[in-house]
Amino acid sequence: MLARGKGIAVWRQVSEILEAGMADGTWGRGARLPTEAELALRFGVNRHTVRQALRDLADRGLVRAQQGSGTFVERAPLTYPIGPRTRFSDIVVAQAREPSGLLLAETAEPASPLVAEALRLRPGEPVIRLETTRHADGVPISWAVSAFPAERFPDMAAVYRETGSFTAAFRAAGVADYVRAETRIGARIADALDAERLEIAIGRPVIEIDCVNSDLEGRPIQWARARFAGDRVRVTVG
Amino acid sequence: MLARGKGIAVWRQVSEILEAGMADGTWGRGARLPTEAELALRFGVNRHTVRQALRDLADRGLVRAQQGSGTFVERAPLTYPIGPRTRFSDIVVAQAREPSGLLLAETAEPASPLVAEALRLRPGEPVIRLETTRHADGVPISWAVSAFPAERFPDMAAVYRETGSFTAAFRAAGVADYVRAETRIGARIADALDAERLEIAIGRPVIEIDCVNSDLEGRPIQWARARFAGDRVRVTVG
DNA sequence: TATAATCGTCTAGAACTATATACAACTCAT
DNA sequence: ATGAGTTGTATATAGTTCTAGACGATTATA
Repeated sequence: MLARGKGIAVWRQVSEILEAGMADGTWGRGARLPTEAELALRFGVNRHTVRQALRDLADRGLVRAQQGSGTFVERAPLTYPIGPRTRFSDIVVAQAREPSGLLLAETAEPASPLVAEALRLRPGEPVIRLETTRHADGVPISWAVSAFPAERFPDMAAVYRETGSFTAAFRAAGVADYVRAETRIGARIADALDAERLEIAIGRPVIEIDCVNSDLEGRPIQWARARFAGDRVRVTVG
Repeated sequence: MLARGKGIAVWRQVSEILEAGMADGTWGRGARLPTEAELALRFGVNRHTVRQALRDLADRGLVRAQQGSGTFVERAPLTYPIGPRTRFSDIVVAQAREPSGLLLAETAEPASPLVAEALRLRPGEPVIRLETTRHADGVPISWAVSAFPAERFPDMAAVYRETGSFTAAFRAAGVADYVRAETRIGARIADALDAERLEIAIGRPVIEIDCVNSDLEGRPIQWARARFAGDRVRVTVG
């Protein structure tokens, strides 16, 4: 059950198993985990080791221990459904968590062949490029690079800087609604940049999602490549 | 770059970073890795720690060290492209590796609502259910549960037992070609069953892929849920 | 052949992880 | 109020990991 000698501390493995139990619904928000003594017996480890694992979970805000009472689930990993209208803030709020984000970088630059194709532009046409991160309750969930046709959305960066919302920025540019035209999902291993932006260890699993959003006339308005912390998110399709 | 105090040994992190470098093409098969001294300098660790990482890679068959010469890539993680025709054996052979697999279990049983829907059957209609694992060069890559309409493929288990190939089994049942009708990709954490079948530690990343294959008339012929060892596979879409 | 480069092995000490035992402090049920 | 259950803290020991330094063995190059 627990691997030893493989370079992953036993406490870490216990911590991850418990976290998986929260993600798969075994223990929902507010649920009481088994006692330390019980977990120690189950995992066949010393109670101190279990405490270390629980401490890790507590440090990450996933559980809260109450002396004499037990350890309770504060929040489970985020379920991130991909559908026609995928709106980060709505998803996070719907799970009683507070969304926030950061604009890391903004440039106006010529579209690369990949971006040009996705946005149905000629390579070299100007696009607005934004790098952003997304948090739930202050915990990094994803970071992304997005590209927008510069001609149609010249103020994208300014509005996003102000509002922190793509939906708001699109609305300000006259796009009242938009839908997901295309999604590609892959599994990656966190590199140094992921590690920094998502506050995870290099080598941890990362879900990479490439997508194109279109307005209701079918014109592409956004290409994005997002990388999610695989330990913090469960992606569902449909 | 390297996280300390997070329960993942430094050597393990170095090992995983090097493995990622092999996966993303930085070092292809046969390529010579940087020297131990160089890697120690780069990672800011003791050479002994680097040696531990390389030892791990060698133990897993990914590299081969030659004294006085260097350390060379034996093989990189498997790149697993998902497309209209996704055939495990072809993918593995194309990467100069030897595919193999095991039939773990076979039953004829009534279709669950999920399977029935995917195969356009009524719940309770009989399906052939197979549990299989897939290996490359003897290393477990994935395990899967598949379901087939029993009426159309009554001999699926027997033929698969003989040939170890779904493609061959379909052909024997008169389906000369089939395509991927639907794919759902998620990231999971390895549970006890994954750990056993994939020979990985519980808690390691697992890529879960639910799919439906159809014949060329669009009739669903197979539902499958596969779980890939995230450390051994890179999934690409398209 | 000699030299430089590189992996392999060895010894030693410090830091981290895991186990064991015990007691304190708090919560909850009776 | 009392007792049982549970988390919190402390001390000690053993095992593992990481660092450091040195030398041996093999390979590659001039």
